[in-house]
Amino acid sequence: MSQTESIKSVDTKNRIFHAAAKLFANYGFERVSIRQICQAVGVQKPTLYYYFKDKETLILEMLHFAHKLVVEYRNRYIEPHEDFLDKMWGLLQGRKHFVENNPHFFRFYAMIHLFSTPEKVKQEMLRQMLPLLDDFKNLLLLGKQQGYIAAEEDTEILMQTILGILNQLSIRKFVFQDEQAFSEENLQRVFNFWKKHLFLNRDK
Amino acid sequence: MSQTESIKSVDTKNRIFHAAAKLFANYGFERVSIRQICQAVGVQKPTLYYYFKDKETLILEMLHFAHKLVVEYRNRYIEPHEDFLDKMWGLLQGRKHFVENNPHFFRFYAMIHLFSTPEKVKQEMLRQMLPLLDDFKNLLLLGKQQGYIAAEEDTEILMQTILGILNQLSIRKFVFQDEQAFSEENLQRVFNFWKKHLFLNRDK
Amino acid sequence: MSQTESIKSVDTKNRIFHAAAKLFANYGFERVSIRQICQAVGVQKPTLYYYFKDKETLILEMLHFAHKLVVEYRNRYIEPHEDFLDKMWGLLQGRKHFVENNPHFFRFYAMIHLFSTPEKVKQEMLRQMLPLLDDFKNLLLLGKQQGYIAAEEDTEILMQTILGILNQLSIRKFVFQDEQAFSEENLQRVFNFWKKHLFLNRDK
Amino acid sequence: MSQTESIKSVDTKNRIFHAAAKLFANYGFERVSIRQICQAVGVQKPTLYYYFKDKETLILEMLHFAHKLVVEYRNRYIEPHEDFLDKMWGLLQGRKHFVENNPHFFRFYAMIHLFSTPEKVKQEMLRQMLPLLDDFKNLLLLGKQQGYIAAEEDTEILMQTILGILNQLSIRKFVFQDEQAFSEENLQRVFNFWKKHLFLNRDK
DNA sequence: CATGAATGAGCTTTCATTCAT
DNA sequence: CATGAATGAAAGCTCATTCAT
Repeated sequence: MSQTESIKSVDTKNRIFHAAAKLFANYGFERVSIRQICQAVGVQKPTLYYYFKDKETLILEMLHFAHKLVVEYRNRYIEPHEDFLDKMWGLLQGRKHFVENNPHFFRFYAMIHLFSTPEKVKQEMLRQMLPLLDDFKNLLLLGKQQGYIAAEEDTEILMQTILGILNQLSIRKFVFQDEQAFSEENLQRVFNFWKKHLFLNRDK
Repeated sequence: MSQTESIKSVDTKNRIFHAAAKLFANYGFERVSIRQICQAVGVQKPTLYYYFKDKETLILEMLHFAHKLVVEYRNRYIEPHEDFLDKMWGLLQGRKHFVENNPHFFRFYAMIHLFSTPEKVKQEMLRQMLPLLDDFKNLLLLGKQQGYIAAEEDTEILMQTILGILNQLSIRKFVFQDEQAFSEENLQRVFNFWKKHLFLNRDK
Repeated sequence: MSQTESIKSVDTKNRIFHAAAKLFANYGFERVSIRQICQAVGVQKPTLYYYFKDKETLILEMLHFAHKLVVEYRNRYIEPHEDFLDKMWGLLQGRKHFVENNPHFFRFYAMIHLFSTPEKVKQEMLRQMLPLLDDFKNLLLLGKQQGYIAAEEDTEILMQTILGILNQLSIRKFVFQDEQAFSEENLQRVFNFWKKHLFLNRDK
Repeated sequence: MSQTESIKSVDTKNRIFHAAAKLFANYGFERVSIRQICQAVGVQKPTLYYYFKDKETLILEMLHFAHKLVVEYRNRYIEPHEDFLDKMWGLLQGRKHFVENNPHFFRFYAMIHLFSTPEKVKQEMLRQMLPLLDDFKNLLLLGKQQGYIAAEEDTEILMQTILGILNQLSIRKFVFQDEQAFSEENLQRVFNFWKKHLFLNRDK
């Protein structure tokens, strides 16, 4: 009760937030009206505007939320490991769990990539992406230090290759509705492929 | 004059078509109104409705057009070659030229992937994609026959890897506005990476 | 039919125009909704927007129309006369007929004076008023030339006095609903007052 | 504390009151929302409703306040004088100080004249005005008794003339933003004009 | 005395679409 | 082949107002 935001408030705001995420992920921003969101939540329009200044603000808050999730998953699935290969396996696992536990926010995130109409949103998205890419570049440098990647390797292309397949898995899941895309078995196949084709075997 | 469609008619229809493609690619379907398209073309709304039954039909016709383009590019850049590696190089070149010569239709195509709201459009898109994927699988089989791909290779993952990087290049170009994404130099780097990591060297 | 604007179009536009003027005059801009105007005319909202870009444009067009009326009345009631006193009597008559024949536009005009919310409208109004005031100053100069006004007279205050009473009559009519405000008898009393107190008698 | 209204209460109410007056004067009733008023005061909406039953009540209370001010200024600037000319000079000075010290309430008052939509407000305004006009008529009768106005003078028109110029000065100030409208020098010119043209010189 | 949360009704404006010409 | 004129439905957003606390 001494909190600045009451329980009731947080609850309603959250309900709006998640309903909007789901709808946006399914139909895109423009096809989803404020009315629809309100109906899904069971509140009236002014209530939504009480919590979110306007539609753009709602989208921006969702973007921040999604970004926090991304960072969180990275910290949980990649960060803790010491070994580069473990980190790469964590990358696959992290994406799997992110996609499975937060399908709406993932689709929302993907959508925003290809065409987020409000310019503000687009710019905010880029501002979030660039550090993540840097992060990934550092990961590959670590791979070199640990001897999993040849010193002379073209890391730029290697990065695009790895990111590309991650996105491809997501497309399989969401566009082609292939539920096996992120199955443990499939991830293992991908990982084996990487170990065989992309990374060096240190063992010997 | 004996044609069903007069020259004038074809011209107006085309102008509408390309103006719409450009607008759709830039802003998404929902953000582009019939009014905007007409303004861009310099024609009144009923004229548009004379050529296209409704907005969905316009989108569907664009989808067919884009698909025809895709097939055309494949026939020009991949089909003619005998050697698997030449075909793969053609794949890169084809994507490059498609993307550079028809940026609107490419973006349109990419957009439709992630969420094309009208269900009809989505289904039509999938109907077009599946044969293309089959096509690609056959390409990889050819690679096996010609000895560029090991018999026991996991072609499924290999395919995802290759498609993934192609998409990644497109994202670099359109999302991150990186004009070097499809430069000859970069394509060469990708191709080298493929030859080194993904395909066998038959020479020996 | 060769006209750029069809009869039908002109008619609908005019009906909207006059209905809006009447409503604005009675309730003020803000209290009158587009809905109300449309209802009064018997058309749907998009029809109104077909003719007027937005509410502000509608108001601006009304302002221009009112101004044209003002000029027209001046040309009819003041301009033709040679003698200053005749012109002054024309001033009274002109105001009377303007107010009686176009009560809506007059009230609209008066309203806009005191607080026209849209800044654009306010500025446009001032742009229209200033030349009219200049015009009136020249009229008083003519009075001096013709010997109806003493050479040393304070014409500024004289002008304010005359304009003031004209407005006062309008307030009596519209605020206090006094139908006698512009009666011929009352105008004669005002005119007599002017001749006795404000203008010189040349006769002697 | 034994008062019905505590000090704090009076303060908040006053702050709301004056903020509202200022906003109303600048933008008109309809353009000013309860939300804006509350923001200007730094208070939440229910607080406003605690002090004022509704928007109309707020306006009515402002009307009463403005009226009390008017009476107060009359009592200070006109009433005390014995001589008619002194009273007339007081009239000018009173208007000047009222307008300069309470610009919001004056504009509010002027606005309400031309169209106060809520019928209740309009009627209340008329109820207040009529006694003031009577008052003014008595003032002119006094002028007759004291010999400043000819017995046969048309006092009705004289009254309209004087009120007219007072309003005209206000229009100069508020519509044309002429800060000289109520300068001492200008008031003196007006007063001289009156003495020369409207009132008799008793001296002889 | 004050507020956080909520609402029904309404706003201006735009949408895709159609009909008569 | 093209258009001027019109529309029903819906968009995003704001209004004055209230209730429980």
